[in-house]
Amino acid sequence: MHSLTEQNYIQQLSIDCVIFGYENQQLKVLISTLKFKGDFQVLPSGFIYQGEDVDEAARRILEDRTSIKDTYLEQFHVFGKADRSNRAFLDRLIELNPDLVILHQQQRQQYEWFTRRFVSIGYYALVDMAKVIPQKHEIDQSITWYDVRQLPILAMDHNEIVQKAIDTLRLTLDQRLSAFSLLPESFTMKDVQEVYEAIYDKPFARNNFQKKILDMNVLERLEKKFTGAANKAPYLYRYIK
Amino acid sequence: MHSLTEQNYIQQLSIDCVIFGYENQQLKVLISTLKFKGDFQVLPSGFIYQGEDVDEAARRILEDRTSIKDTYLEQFHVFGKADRSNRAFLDRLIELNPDLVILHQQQRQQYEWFTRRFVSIGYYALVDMAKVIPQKHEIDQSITWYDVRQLPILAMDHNEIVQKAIDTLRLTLDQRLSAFSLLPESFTMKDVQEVYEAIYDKPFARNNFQKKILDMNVLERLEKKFTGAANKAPYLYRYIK
DNA sequence: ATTTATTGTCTATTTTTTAGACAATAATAA
DNA sequence: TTATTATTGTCTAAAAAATAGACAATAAAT
Repeated sequence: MHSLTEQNYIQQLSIDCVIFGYENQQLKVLISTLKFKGDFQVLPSGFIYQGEDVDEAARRILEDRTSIKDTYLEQFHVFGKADRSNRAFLDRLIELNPDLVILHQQQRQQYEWFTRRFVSIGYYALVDMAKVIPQKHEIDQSITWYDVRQLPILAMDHNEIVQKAIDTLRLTLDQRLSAFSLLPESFTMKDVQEVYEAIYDKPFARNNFQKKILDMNVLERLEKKFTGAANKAPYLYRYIK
Repeated sequence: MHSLTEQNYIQQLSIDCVIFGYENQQLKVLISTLKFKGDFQVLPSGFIYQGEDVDEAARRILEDRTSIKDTYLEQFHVFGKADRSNRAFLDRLIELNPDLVILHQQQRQQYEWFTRRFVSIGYYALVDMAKVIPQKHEIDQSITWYDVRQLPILAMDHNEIVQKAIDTLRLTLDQRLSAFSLLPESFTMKDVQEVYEAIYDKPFARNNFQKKILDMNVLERLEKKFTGAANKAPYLYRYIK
């Protein structure tokens, strides 16, 4: 990794990613926990290289954490308050981790660079959790999936950012047909319904839900899925286009 | 105005404003024409001061050009391609205006600053054109309202930006109840319908349109408007809340 | 008083959404 | 082999919403 103080990044502009997954009827968000004393938890974030599209940068950050290349990813809001800064967060981190005392000139510069006011572009991604390969050798942070209803307190305004991402997801889900990105290649109609129920945190009527989804004309019906349960086997479906 | 090369602005981050107005059944956009040889037309743009919210900056830019303080203003998209730069635009401008030869050190620096890659945050505003007071002493640019269907070719990706703003406006108009911001304090139902027709570029059925708007429960009915026409006088309405 | 153009609103029709019902079926139990 | 059970897929009925058609009210001109 290059030095942050070099001019390879756009200054004072960052990307925060709200990476959604789905498991056990729960909508999840990927959270980074910093490996320092104190519970410092943040959204996966990063900066934009000079020669890089902002969208590319978001995709790179997503791939860095999940190994996933092609999935639903979309910009949803810019967080631009004048007091948006890592300073309070980093000062607290240094306070709880005295071994991190800043001595060297370069560390001082990094600290200054990192604690300036930042404008952040929020992106949200929808991924198939089963395809996520957490990076093995993350030095300073580890990642965990949290149920969106039980998020920990995150650094800075990251809880707000997640909330805004959920709001946007709910408003655009049907238009963008993005729910299927949370599921594996093939799935049952019940799976789709449970994804919707997790996202909107409310139940849907099965008969009408099935009609609505089929009327979208984006699902191909595959073979039946025999689960061993003592009842009619559901069909599997696949998202097309 | 401070020097651009000073650190008072966030570097490589700009705001482009799509300022919508409405007149004569036409949806209009405010365009700046630079006072140089060659037709250089751009969206009203600006930068963000270090101590300023991004939203504040957008509002400042809007007020600078229109004198309007309180009106509908909303962020809608970030334009972040790696090749987004004023360089081609500025080179062409210098080419056509040889008197602008860059000699001084400071001019050189300004040129470098201004022609770097920029990430731009798009905002759109909806204003009552009658309330707009164009700035009298604009040195290097003048503003004009254009029908959105007859926009000139704008610099950089500004035509794309306008299109994206229109798309967003159409998608969110009913939710945000923002159409009324294009009209004066009081207006007839016909005015509202014509605003909608200008925005969506399609006709609406009068009877059902009136019902839909009244069902929003955001209009107060005022006295009648006697136009002198030989027919029933329409009621005036006022947007509340 | 009659005519004209437009407005406000009502009702009928069509379409869409929601609710209710039931046959099909995969395994299990009798 | 034949009920039983739980769930799925789909149909129809009912309710709600959107669209289309109709008409009385009315402000000014004839």
